[in-house]
Amino acid sequence: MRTVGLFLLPDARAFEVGVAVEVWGIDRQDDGVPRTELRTVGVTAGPVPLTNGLSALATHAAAALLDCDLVLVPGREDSFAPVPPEALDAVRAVVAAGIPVASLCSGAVVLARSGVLDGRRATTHWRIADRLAAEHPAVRVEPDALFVGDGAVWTSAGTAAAIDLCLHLVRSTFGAGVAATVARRMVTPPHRSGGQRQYVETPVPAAAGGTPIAAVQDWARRHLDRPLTVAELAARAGMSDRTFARRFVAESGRTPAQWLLHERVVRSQRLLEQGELTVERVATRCGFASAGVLRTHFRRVVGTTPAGYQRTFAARAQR
DNA sequence: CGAAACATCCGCCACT
DNA sequence: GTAGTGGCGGATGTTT
Repeated sequence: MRTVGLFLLPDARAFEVGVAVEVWGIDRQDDGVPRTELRTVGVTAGPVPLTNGLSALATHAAAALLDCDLVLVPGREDSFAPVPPEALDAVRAVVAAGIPVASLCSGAVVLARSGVLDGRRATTHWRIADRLAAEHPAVRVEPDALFVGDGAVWTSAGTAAAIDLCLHLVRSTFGAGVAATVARRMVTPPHRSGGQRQYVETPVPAAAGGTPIAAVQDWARRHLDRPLTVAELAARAGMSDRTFARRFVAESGRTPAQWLLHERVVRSQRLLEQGELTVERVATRCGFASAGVLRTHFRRVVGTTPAGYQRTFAARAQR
């Protein structure tokens, strides 16, 4: 079993602590997600105050970080508050032991002060990126990144980027399928789309473009209205069915047919929202052989019927 | 709704 | 030895 150490310093931000708990601390074995132990670690064992009057109980002292497979360092209320020297020692020891460490939000300040970011690329919340760079000239701060990995040292940008990084770490540990499951259970996208760039030193988190799989996905999205088979997509990608299916799952977390189905349903949602086409015509436009087939899949993915969904949007447009 | 036809998925294994 | 590939066949899911 994998052990994840959540390193709690006084006034750690409750949100990032919560993200760690949500991603690593919940038993989802019923959905095929391997069990992980989330270990709460303080400089010493005992209660640790968090933000907003909340508090946590550190079950372990800092030395226990060395038995972990991954160490998370949440940001603190006052990003630049002094860090206990023992905490800095602990961080150095973790990195020296080759254990991956990931800071969330302003947790990067803790890593920077310990020196483990020297010479490495890193990011943090945009509001403190300048000061971090000024105080630690040896750190290569990348203020636009959602998260950055350099070797086994990871840093993430503000607040919600903690989710993106944690899901990425799940992906690189257990595979895209597990990450997609965790994301689905959290009702969040498996990786954030659009806008923000995601700089990653090593394995790129999929669909980031450039791969043959991503190219085929682009093509398929432009031809959703016609019947497509997995074999046809594989041929287009220039690989055997087997290899295509395997790489597809590794990159996107879905099997080709499941992905296609999902894309078709998403497309149908967009068309239904416009309210100009009948359900029958929407089905045809999205590559469903009949309105009945659309209804089946729409219900499974969206949880309601196409006509009902269309009505909801029509009513909303009235207001 | 159920049955038959069809497509997809995935473990296994040989091969490079 | 390790990593990636791709063929095969039975289980599973989808379409008609």
